[in-house]
Amino acid sequence: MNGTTYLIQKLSEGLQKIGVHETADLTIGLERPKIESHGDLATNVAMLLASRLRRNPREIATELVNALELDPKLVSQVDVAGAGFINFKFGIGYYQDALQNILQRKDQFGSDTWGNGERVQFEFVSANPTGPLNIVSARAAAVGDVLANLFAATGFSVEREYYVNDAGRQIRLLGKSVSSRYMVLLGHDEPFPDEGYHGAYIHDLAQQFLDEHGDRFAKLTQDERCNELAKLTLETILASQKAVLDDYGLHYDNWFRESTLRDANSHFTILDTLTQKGHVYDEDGARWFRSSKFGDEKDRVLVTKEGEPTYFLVDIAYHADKYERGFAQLYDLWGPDHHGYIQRVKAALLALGYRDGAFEVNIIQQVNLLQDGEMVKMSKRAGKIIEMKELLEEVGKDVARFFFVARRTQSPLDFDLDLAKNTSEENPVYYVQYAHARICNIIKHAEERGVAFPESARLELLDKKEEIDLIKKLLEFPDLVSKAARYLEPHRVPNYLQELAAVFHRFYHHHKVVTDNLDLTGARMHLIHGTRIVLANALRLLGVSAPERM
RNA sequence: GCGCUCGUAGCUCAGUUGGAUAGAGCAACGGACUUCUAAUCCGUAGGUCGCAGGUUCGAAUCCUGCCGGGCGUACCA
Repeated sequence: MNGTTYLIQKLSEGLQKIGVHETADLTIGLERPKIESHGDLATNVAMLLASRLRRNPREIATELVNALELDPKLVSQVDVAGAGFINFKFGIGYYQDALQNILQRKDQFGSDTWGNGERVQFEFVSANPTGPLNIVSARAAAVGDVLANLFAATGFSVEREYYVNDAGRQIRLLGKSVSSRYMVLLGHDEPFPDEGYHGAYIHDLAQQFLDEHGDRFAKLTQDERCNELAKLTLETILASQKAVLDDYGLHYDNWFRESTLRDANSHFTILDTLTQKGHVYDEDGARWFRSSKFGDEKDRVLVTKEGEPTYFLVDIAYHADKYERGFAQLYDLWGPDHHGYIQRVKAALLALGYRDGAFEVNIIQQVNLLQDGEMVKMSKRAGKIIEMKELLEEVGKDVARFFFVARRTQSPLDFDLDLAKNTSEENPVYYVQYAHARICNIIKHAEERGVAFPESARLELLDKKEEIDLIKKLLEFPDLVSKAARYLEPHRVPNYLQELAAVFHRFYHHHKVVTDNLDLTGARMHLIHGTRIVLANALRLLGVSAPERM
């Protein structure tokens, strides 16, 4: 039994009895007071009623409390306090039931079904296949994966998608860049394109292709060579991106290629639709979308005066395609340099008649990489790039994921590489993992002493402050998961884990689990086993491992 | 100029979507290993929640205006 639902039901009955009828503008809210002495849950419903009934809130609260019929084993104390708060304190029976519930639900504890199987898609990272994934992609990858996990845990049917920009101008540039390097290696002089990709990896790829294919490409026309090399480069880079994400424990359900839209002429179909709806006009030789009619600050070009479809036009087709695939809700995670782009895509989807709000964009702020106390600027074009692969080699996936998710996505993140490298001490990841390992060790130690994990336990023996605090913290988990999902705030999970680990470590230092008192030992083993379950469930949401020993 | 975003302890950040007396971790200082792992724990100190108004029973949170930092403001992707 969930304490909040129980009390809301009882409060609702109580309101009926004192003659107050619930309306849409009156919701019974319960929250956990910051100050422990104020109880376990509090409601402000009397204060909300005060202005409506034109009565003193404390008076209403007192009347309501008198009308409540609560089970004294579950709720041990009810007070009217402050300006008119009603404070509730749970009884020991409540905690016994709750802990029992955690042990029964095991890895399902914290999961919910309110998403009702609704299909939701997360599209994230989607880096251009023109170079290795960088450290910003690593942040987006962690955040997106955890958000998807959170939605899955709250009952949604989630798909992870990666959009591969495998067509258009940039791919042509990529082909020309590699082709130039390749030809130079063979002693020919082929000029490097103006806005080409300068990274060292371009040179390395040219060398690799030379080793694998010899001078075969040199015999083609330049156009053919650029084309062939573009394809080969694209697939090679894509494969290495996949490999890095794989090491990160991130697996996409779908790799969607831009070329499938272009091959099917989907973007021109969309252009026709928009034109028929009267949202397109010609000016200065280009073809424009009247996005200012749909909340964008100005109109946008769909087809350039050279007749080239813009990235934007193809992107509209892409997002329309997602809707057509049957998703009820779309979430995109974009980089900070794209935030000016959100409104125009939303405008286009509105113009096409899709439901307002069904497409949301979450901006993942930049990562400032600090090295030797200085900020390293990252730019693919300039070739200075800190690769995600390097980061994983330095700090490992557990530390990287935890750190990236631990901050609000809309805040820029300073990543001190020097600090990250020597994370073996003072690291919150290890602090949390250590709590898990410690529990596993205690259970193992108990078994070595011949104390098997008991089927049932006298949980009423758990009445010490540190024990109750621990159970309370465990019980916060389901609500935490649903709020982290609902508000798209994955950083709540690492924060919660640190708090939970702290409460557990405190309990550990105050009380021994394995003692001569078999009943107490059994009860505490149930308690720490419940703790282990919640630690493991939360770590699983993060994609961070839960080691059994450290 | 316009748009988005951030501003909370020396540093890095939380703050349960408007609740009661502002919270952690680092860093500083002082303690705790004969113990189920000290990768831990206990304690001390640290604040004009950028500034000023407003909304109401009540504001770090919502509104307005300033100040300061970041990003964006392409017929690039």
